[in-house]
Amino acid sequence: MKSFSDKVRDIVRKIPKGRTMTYKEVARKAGNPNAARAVGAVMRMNYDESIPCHRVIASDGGMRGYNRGGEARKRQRLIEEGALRA
DNA sequence: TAGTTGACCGGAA
DNA sequence: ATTCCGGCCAACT
Repeated sequence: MKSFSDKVRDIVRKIPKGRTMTYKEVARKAGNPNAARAVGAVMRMNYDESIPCHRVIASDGGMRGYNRGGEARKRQRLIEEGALRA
């Protein structure tokens, strides 16, 4: 049995390029539709480049924080991938 | 075991 | 549209 955080990491890693997922969506796929907060907690603790955490955004389409680069960098990256304002 | 914290979400003012 | 408040979950102390 994989832990919730493990599922979240796996799901986020499976997010295709040019596509963004909200914390709530990821939480729902992880098995807990209301665990959006826990998803954010996992992202904060996780520092793996293999996980496109920048493709995970808030339900408002904005971002609350980022580990490296900053929010502006994250948004820029999404636009560059065509996931935002394509 | 219990209390606190935080990359959240939805509704109300 | 912006700001405030309560609620859910997992991890940390």
